[in-house]
Amino acid sequence: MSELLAIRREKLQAIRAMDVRAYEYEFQRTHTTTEIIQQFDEITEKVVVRTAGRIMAVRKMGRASFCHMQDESGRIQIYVQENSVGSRGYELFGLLDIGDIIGIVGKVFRTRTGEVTILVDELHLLAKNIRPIPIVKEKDGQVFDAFTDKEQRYRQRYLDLMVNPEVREVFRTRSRIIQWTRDFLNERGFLEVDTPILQPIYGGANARPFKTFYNALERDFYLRIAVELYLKRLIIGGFEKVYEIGKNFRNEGLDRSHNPEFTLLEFYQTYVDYNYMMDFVEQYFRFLCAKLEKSKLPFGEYEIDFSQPFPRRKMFDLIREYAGEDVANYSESELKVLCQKKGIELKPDDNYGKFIELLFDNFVEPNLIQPTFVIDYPKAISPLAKSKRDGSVAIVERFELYIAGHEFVNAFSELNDPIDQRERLEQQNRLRESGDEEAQTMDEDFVTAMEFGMPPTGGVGIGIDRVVMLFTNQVSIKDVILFPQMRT
RNA sequence: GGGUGCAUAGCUCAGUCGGUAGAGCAACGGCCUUUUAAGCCGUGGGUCGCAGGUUCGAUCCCUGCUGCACUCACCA
Repeated sequence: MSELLAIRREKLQAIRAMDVRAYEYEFQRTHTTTEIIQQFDEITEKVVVRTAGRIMAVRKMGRASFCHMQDESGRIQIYVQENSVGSRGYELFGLLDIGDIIGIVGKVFRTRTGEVTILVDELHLLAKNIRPIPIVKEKDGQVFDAFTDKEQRYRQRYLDLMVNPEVREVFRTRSRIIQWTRDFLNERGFLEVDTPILQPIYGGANARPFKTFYNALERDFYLRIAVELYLKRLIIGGFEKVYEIGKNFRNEGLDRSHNPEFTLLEFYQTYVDYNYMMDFVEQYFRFLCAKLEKSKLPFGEYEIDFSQPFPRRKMFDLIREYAGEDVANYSESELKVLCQKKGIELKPDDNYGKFIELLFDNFVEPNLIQPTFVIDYPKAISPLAKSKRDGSVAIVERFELYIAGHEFVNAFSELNDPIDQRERLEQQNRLRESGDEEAQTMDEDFVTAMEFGMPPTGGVGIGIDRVVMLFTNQVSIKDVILFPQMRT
């Protein structure tokens, strides 16, 4: 390695000895590499093109050489001939390496085998590479010696992006999905807002937070785990459709569907309920499908079909179907016995809501492959959702959308009764005090805000990273986050 | 946090039933002005993840650690 580095530094010195600037200030381009290929018929042999990029492959043949250079749009072959660039130009070329950034001036032709190629008249070094990049070769679509080491790809994402074009494509799609999401909401009259990431009290979800110390205020602050309570304050303030897309932070383990900082979309609309929001969410997924011109998506071992209406299934019905037990009227202790009978591992402080969740996660969730709305959750695990309007005391109007066995969306008819809300958060507080680290906290200001009057509201949260995974067919969240969390 | 597996050259990988390692590509030197995984000839390159232990001797066996992958737990 040190030998390889030393050789490149020697070349850098040799380049400087030629009085050539190794790190240029600017270069005017007329075309990207892809534009040259697309416009070949109009510009061939006539137009002088100027383009820039990174040298990705070199084939030297004495006094002439072929290279491939790559820019963001793609890559193109260039032909560097001593006759064209001159002896000094070719001497400089001899000191270049794969990985160097160059700008070239020349005219376009086709080689014998038909590849669009630039005959280089001027060669400009724009940035000298002094550390070798991974070499990936390719023939007839087959890739050789691909740069595949996951650890290196994530830790040095720039190399991954440099040499793995399909990775660039995933992140372009990610960007477009987020843009389309904004379009979808903006077109429907939603207002995008920013709410605090550093919060004195965290809330809006059941999760452990990251804690930090705010020196000036001399107290602990938390990185947000959700934006829910702030967006509801805005609803109370009079905005009728709001949304936020941003990072949330949950102090939990890493695995292929969890990164501690992740991108969450939440949106809230007044005067609608969870039924409206189910339609809305279904439209949203169809909207993304339309943008990507797909109605069926390959995802891991499955093919997900968005063309059919998403079934809406009651949670207890699904548990009855897949676990073979009607638990709708079970008491906490009956549920505990059932879980034990089913071989589910329990923790000492698990309670009614937890038992239901465990049954659902173990028996139902893996079976929900095609998009399915699970509706009507236990109140015990939904402290921010409104009770079911039919009078069921233990059920709330909540849905989650499951696809490929994973939760993608969580939504409620939002609780807007301040007295009920206070009781629910007090109940959460009691759970916390008895050891449930993920129970929610009492947020006095939030409840106070609700006391001023909150309109009926439908609210939705969507894990954007997972949506990107789905639409790019990536089974690991690390493959849709540019710089995933790694152990240091 | 638990379990399983992996860690060898810049990249992708062999290999040593324990005797300090090899290929292709990349690099370096030579030939070559339409090649394209360019080709041909030659050369160099590794504290075999880290730290201990066993042994005459460890990259290989054992223990611990670190990182990654898969998986369970937890969550989105």
